[in-house]
Amino acid sequence: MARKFVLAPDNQVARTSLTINYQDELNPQQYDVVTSGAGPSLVVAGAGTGKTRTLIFRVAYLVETGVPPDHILLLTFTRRSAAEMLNRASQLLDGRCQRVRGGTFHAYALSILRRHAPSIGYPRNFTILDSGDSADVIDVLRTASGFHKSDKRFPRKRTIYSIISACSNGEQDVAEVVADKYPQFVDMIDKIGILREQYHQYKLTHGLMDYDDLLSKTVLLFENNRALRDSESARCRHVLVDEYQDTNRLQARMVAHLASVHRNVMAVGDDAQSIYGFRGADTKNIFQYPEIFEGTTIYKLEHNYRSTQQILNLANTLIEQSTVRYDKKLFTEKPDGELPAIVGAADDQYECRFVCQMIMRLREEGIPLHRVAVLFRNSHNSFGLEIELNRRNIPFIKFGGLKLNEAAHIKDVLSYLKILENPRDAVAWTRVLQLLPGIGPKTAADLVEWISSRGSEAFELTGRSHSPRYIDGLKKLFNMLRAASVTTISLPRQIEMVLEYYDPILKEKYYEDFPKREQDLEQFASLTDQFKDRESMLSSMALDPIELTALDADGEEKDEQPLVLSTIHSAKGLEYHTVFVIQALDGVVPSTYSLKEPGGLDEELRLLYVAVTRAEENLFITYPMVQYRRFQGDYMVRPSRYLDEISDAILEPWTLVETPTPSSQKLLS
DNA sequence: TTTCCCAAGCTTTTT
DNA sequence: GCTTGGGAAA
Repeated sequence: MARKFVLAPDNQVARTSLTINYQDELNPQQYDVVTSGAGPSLVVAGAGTGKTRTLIFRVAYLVETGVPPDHILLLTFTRRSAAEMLNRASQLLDGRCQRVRGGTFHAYALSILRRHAPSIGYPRNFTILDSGDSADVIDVLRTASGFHKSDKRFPRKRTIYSIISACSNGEQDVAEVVADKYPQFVDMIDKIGILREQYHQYKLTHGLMDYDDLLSKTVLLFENNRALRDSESARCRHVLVDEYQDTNRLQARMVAHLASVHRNVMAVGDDAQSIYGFRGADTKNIFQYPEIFEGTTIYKLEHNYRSTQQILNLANTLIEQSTVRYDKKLFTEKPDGELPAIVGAADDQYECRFVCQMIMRLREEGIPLHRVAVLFRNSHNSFGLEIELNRRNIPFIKFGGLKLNEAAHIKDVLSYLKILENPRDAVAWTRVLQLLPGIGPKTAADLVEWISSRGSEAFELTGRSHSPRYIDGLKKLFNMLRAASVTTISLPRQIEMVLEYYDPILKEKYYEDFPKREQDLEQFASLTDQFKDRESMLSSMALDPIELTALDADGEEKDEQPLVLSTIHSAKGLEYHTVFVIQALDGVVPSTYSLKEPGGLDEELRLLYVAVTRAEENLFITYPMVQYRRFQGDYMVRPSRYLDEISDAILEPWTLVETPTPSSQKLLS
């Protein structure tokens, strides 16, 4: 019979020599978490309860008590938060935490796959598809299969891709997902299923992985090869997972595998802040955690240090409207502050003016711009405000929304680089070939098949005849690729060669606005300096896309840190002195799309909860009362339904009044 | 087979 | 307002 030997913690020895006085730095609940022993634990931490701080101290504590930094793995939701946490932990212990491994699930999975991909039939230099690329593959397959012709209405490529993606993330089959979320396509389940198979096959033969593959192939790798799994698990003696409420089933499985040897997992999360359901996040994960990890110690952090009681009252009242129960009531000992305000503006213009003027007033009162955030549901909700901010020369940075590498011209350039990295990358080839005159989808498909059927001489034109219609273009393309693929050429030089080649194509294709796009490309080229090689640049572009609008903010005068504009999703985990939630309209939060989704209304409510709990001192929720829509003219809109029942004592209504002008005063007197 | 033009349809949040 | 799809000309 197998036996267990229980090791006593070794901490006692080290405790005397700790450089940080944990007891002074943390409250008792946090202290328990930070100094907890081995084995699985779950920390249920409400908004603003020092979750990040606790994790950072936990890392420091582990390092101080003798865990080698590179045996700690910190999985976070975004690269931004991973970097910030590791940085803060390093500061605590003057640099000793630097070698802690950290990143997103996807980034960590990638690092494993780069080493072990061959054992599941993938090349080591596989390329990563973003969702646009994935949809393009689907498009090629759909056209080839002729499905779009036979049926009256076949789903669009993006829809098909999201069905396939939902299958992987939720570990479901096509029939389940379609029945659940796309009942209008039940007739086509078989065909979508076939496409799904073809899509997987296509990726395999061309060395491509999409975002979901990074997770699912890693799990597959672990399940096929227990020895490998155990050695990976042994490489991280402590696994810490942030934002656990937003993990999906695959990610939960991955965590379980990583903990298989030592069972030292600490998951931190807040079920009331789960806002990634659309990506397969499953709140059930957090509840099932104690079942998956037998003997889990559960900790709760409830003491909020971020917000005033007035803001927490609103947050608590909001979340009570949920049909799901959350048994947390946030409290604080912070001195009282102002009541949160609900500001009804006459229209979008008035709303923008109010936000701008209030920001200026706060700045005069000494609140720096970067401590103020404007949050919104959809990235386009801030367009009007952005114009107004520009007009007033208020610097801002925007998170969420369009990414630099989603722009067509950047995707073009990246495709050349992807081909250099992985000459089997059919997606990149398809894109690049179609940029040549005389080559459309059909010829491109033929050529791609020919190219990928050959081995190493991918950049040679020999062995096949080519139509004079496009032979010149093809020659130029292959010459450039051959020249740039010489291994001694540096990455910046490669990019230069690609851009030089691409410039005439850009001018031809985007003759109306190529100067703007040329600028983007220049910016792109300058950003790539920081990467050590082509592979890391391409991976990084895929996993951590550059925010287009984050760059637009005047880079010239950096004397003042800019105001933050952000989608609520991108603001997760962050905090600001003052928060504006703009466009708090019914149909925006909750979004009209959410009405159809099961559990959609609850999720949107949590979204508003997340937005509200970002605020430390001041909170303004604003909305216009009238909006203009094409063909309909002005029409009335109403504020978010979640705000309907909230009393004036919790959320104070403000009205905007115009300064009386001299002429109107005359009228009065 | 490519490319151009017009009509239709849809439109969120992110790794 | 933009992308996507279909149809027709080159």
